[in-house]
Amino acid sequence: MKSTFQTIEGTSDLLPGAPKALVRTEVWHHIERGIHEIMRRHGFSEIRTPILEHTGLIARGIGQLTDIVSKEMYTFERGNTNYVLRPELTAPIMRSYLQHHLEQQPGVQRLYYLGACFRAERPQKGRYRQFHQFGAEIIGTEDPRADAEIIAVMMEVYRALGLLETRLRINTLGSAETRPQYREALVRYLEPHRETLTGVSQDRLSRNPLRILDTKVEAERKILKEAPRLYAYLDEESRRNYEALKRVLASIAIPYLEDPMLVRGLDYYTRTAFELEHDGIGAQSALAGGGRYDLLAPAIGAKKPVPAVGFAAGMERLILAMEGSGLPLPESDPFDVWMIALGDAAGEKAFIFVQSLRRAGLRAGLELTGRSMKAQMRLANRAGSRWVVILGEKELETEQAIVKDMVTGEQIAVPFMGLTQNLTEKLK
RNA sequence: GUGACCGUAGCUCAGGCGGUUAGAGCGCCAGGUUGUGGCCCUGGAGGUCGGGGGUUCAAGUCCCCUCGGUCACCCCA
Repeated sequence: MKSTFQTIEGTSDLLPGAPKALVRTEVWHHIERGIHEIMRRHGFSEIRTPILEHTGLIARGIGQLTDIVSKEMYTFERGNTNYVLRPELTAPIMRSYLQHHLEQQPGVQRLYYLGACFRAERPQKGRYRQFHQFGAEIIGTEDPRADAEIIAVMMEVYRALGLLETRLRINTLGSAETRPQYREALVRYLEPHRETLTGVSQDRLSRNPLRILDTKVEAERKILKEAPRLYAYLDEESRRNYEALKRVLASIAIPYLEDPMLVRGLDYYTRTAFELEHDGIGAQSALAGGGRYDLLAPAIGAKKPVPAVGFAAGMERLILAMEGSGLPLPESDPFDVWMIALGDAAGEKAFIFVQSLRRAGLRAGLELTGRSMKAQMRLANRAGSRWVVILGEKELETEQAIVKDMVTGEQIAVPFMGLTQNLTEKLK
């Protein structure tokens, strides 16, 4: 170890040309481009919110009892304010929606985002302390088509990037009115089994019993087989909504699996909940998740519920999944032209040409350390440049540069005057 | 927060039960071609063997501590 400082545990530098796809800048550009394109096509507009938020927004929005709030937040105090590095973006976006009265804008709001989030967990494959999410929200309608639309954009992003082996699981959590009834029934059923449950589940039994449903412990799953189903407690509207969602998904050919045990970790979800899964991201299986969260707005201070539905997806997990599926990922950003100069006078002239090429829109490069021609050629080759322009004393005299095709090896003399145009045309 | 495993050149890794100048491949630099890349050949630079302590005549190798990483649990993106 030479440097005294290095990246903080669970964070990483992205480097151009890095051997690992997960931290290669070019790969990030690739998926970011895909996300922007699909979102744009679906009529979503990008929203950017600060990385720093009031701790209270997250605590009240996501829920005190969630793992995120109870043990995974990076918070700090300064003056009288308690700050948090955002652990997710849905609450901040709802905050922004309310703060800027976006309900006054025409129609429903379709917003998408892309950005860094922070959670103070022990890092492992597919889970990091600084990680990146992208996602989308439709705010302002209860229509189940909005739920379907959210699922559709989400699926489209993965499809556009070539990731096809995914599983969509959906469920409904019922309304704010009926959920307590089910919750009670579930507790009543589980209470006699209390001794068989794990410590965590026992704790949840009193605090957040629905979460027990998605347990992985075999003994608990067995008990749950006979447990009352949420579906039996649904109110008429939730049931209708759920049926409509399934109908719409089918109508646009999005396959899904119904999973009555699917419960999401954040408190703000009502009705629709869904998760997109993929194998081979280490022990993690969730690529993305989301659902309807009409109660988030009142939880963070709005006078009444604001109907909203959205998804959040992990960018690291997306890359890991793409890599695992053997999808081609960009390795480097090749140059169009590489300029080679021999001698000081040629060096200065070359610099002028390079700038001219760049202004004309080409990706043009040159070495600044005055190395041998062989060395410069090697660099041109490494840069993946299709064309090389050679400028030496002879060329300065004749005012003609040598243009070399790195694929065929052919080279021709081109007058200085027409150099930029010549190369621009070649690269069309 | 808990557990397991791993730290030897820029990267990936060799270094039988401790023994003398710590190696390879790739990468980097230079030369072979006095102005021409990719292939090939030759040479070179680059290592407090993560750090500290201990055992020993002798430690990269054994023991302890510590730091860092990876993976897993919990949970989630």
